[in-house]
Amino acid sequence: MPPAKKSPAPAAPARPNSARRSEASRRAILTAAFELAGELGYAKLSIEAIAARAGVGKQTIYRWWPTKGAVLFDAFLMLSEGPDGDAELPDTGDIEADLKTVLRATVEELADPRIAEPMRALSTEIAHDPQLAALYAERLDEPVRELKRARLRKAQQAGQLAADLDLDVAVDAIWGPLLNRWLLRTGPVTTAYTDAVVETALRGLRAS
Amino acid sequence: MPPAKKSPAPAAPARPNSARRSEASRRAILTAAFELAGELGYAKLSIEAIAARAGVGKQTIYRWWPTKGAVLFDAFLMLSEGPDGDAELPDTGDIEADLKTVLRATVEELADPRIAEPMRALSTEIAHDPQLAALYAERLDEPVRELKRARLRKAQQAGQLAADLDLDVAVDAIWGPLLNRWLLRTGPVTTAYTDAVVETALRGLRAS
Amino acid sequence: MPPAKKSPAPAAPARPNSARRSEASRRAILTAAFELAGELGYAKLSIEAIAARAGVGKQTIYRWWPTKGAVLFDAFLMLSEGPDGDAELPDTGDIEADLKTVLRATVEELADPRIAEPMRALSTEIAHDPQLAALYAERLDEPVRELKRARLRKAQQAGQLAADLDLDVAVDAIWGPLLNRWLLRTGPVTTAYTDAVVETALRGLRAS
Amino acid sequence: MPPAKKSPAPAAPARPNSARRSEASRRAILTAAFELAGELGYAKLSIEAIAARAGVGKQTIYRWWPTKGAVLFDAFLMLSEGPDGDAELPDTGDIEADLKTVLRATVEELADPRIAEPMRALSTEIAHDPQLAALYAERLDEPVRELKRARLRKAQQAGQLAADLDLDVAVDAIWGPLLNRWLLRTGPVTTAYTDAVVETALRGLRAS
DNA sequence: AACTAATCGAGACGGTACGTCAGGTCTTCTG
DNA sequence: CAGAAGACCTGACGTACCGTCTCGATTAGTT
Repeated sequence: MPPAKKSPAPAAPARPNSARRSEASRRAILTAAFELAGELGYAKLSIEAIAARAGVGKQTIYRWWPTKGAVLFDAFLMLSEGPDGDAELPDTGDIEADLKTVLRATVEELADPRIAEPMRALSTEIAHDPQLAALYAERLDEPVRELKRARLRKAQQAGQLAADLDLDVAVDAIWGPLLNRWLLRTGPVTTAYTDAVVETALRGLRAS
Repeated sequence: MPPAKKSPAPAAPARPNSARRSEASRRAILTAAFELAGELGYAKLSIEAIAARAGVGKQTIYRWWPTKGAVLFDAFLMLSEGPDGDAELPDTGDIEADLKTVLRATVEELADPRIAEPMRALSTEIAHDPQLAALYAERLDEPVRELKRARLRKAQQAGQLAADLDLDVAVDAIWGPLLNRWLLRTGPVTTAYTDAVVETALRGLRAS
Repeated sequence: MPPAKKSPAPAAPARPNSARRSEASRRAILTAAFELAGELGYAKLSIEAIAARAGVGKQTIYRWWPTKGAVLFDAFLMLSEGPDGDAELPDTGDIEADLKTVLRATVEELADPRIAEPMRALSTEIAHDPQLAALYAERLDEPVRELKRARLRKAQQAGQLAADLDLDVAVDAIWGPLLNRWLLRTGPVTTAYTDAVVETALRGLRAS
Repeated sequence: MPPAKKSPAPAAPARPNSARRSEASRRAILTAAFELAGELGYAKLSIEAIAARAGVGKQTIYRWWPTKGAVLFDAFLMLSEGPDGDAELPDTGDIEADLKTVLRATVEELADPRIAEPMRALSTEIAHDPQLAALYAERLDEPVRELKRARLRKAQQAGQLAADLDLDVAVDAIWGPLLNRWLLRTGPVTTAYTDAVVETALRGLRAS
């Protein structure tokens, strides 16, 4: 297996990224944006507040990001690039248990407003900005989705999942119900619920 | 004493609803709100614009609705109360075919910006306003969800679905993936996709 | 010719002046503008500062005045309409003494920054805005100029001034040197200077 | 004794003026400043615009001039040092005719926005900046004023003007009314007006 | 001829103010 | 007397410049 550990640079380019750009300001802005989204909620998240919290001129934000959503997006990107490396979903050999574990962790995250509120804010922006949505799909959703697919693929190869399963559909079958319930608040987001979702998705609705 | 003919159905009061209230203004406001959400998108949907389009003073909106989201909510409520009665989901006896039919219809609706944009707008407001979310869950989601449950229940009683199935989880398993994909734009919303979702949900992920 | 004593109302119209307009805000704005011009000087006179000092929204200023200069102009107008009535220049019968008296009073005013600074500010705006200049000429300069002409006319009728004198030119001959020296600071503005100006203007440069 | 041929005239140093300084940039800046003042008017005259027009970095301006007014001042200084040498006011022996000639030329200059607008801009800066005013008085006004005094002195010596005349007051009596009327736009600036001013100033206001 | 230090064009930075838009409250006038 | 009209204060928007501060790249004048 080739070494190729880590990828030399392309980690965070995305934007023109002039050599003159202040990395300190960039991090301060992204951190402030994430924090404020968590503290004030989406409604009161303003560029002015981000600039003030970050100790930065407004123009410095407008110079590098086209919209408030793009800032938030980069904030998530920055966080997601911290402790990743090549993380993997747990694999104990029991796909049902593993999926339950992962979803339970997600439920816990969503219970923390400091994480959930920024996620709601970003989700909202995505819902209304197709361009941002494309970026999101490519840079945030896809990497995570690949991890999910990978775990399912292993179960599939172990003969635990149907051989002809469309893994993208399978991922949606597991995570879609949870995310939809969480975002639209159509019901409580509990581990009992996610356990039921996993069981139901694996077994299918039909009478056996 | 007059028979009080007007409102036998407390379906839509919710708010004080003074006798003096102008029904014409109310309808104009709700119609304007829905149209503007469809035309301008969520970003440019302002109370001022709604008031202007409806030919109404701003105060008339603030008098009767607490937030922009509440207006939008009532606009959906008004629409949903038009041709409802006690509609039902189709029942040909083939639960898989029926679910595919229903989801295909949804896909079509979501392709129409005049419907999809207001829905995105409302979804956004719900995502950020728990109170509105509760209203939504009770007054808009629940009635529709009951129709869905009813259809699934019939299939269950016909022995097509598992006897111990949690129907709420089942509803989420069918509609959750679609709504999540649509709202977050993590992939194209097509009938091919919804067909696959229905098949997968019914059959389950496991190898048979 | 009927008495027509002065025009019944036009005290402060000038602008559309809706009936809804808040007189309190108007006065607060004009007062704040005048004071700030005196305290901070022209450079730091900003609409934002005026609004803040007046306890008023910026929009309330922009709603009623097109430019900063127009605010300043109205501030002067307000002041000039306070204690005027039909003031007159002093008339002791000695035109030279009277003119010296008047100019000495002007010198004193110009020595007070609270008066001189706003005047410099207004002068600047006038110098760069022909429209404002026209307003100034008509509503602020002309009334005062008429007082000056009136005094000179009396002296003329008393045979103290040349019968064929162009009174407008005469006014400029008296007040022009002073104002020019003051505004462009080409020399100290003292009563000795104004006395000399009056003497020279009356006597003429020529050898007798 | 060394030749020291370089600077016999300390006419224009004023500033440190390092040997390293780029003369090309200096001229480009002053020219751009003057042109922009004429084209855009005072309001839109910004250091950024000057730098852009001159093809120069902003710092190059800030390095050598303390304020925008100082740049404008030097621009005038540069122009005034071109075709001067030891110019003189015309002397035909007829002081009245000569003064009228000079003022008519001034009227013409003031009619050209490319000259008048920068002058208004500079005048404005002077009005609000005592330091700049002192420079102006010394380096731009005084040399011209000396020419004026010189012409009047000759007339005085020829017995045409009063022997005890204060020449500075006399200069103000001739030029003050014109400049004041021009800057504050209290009336049209015409040759008819300047002729009248000259006649009135020479003859005096008094009845003969 | 190589060094070196000031100056140059460029432009990012933290800020202030601009003039506009909308939010939500309050007041006035009209049907 | 409810409702349209809209003025009001507030606060955020996105832009223009401010004056300061790096960045390499010239470009003198030493060495």
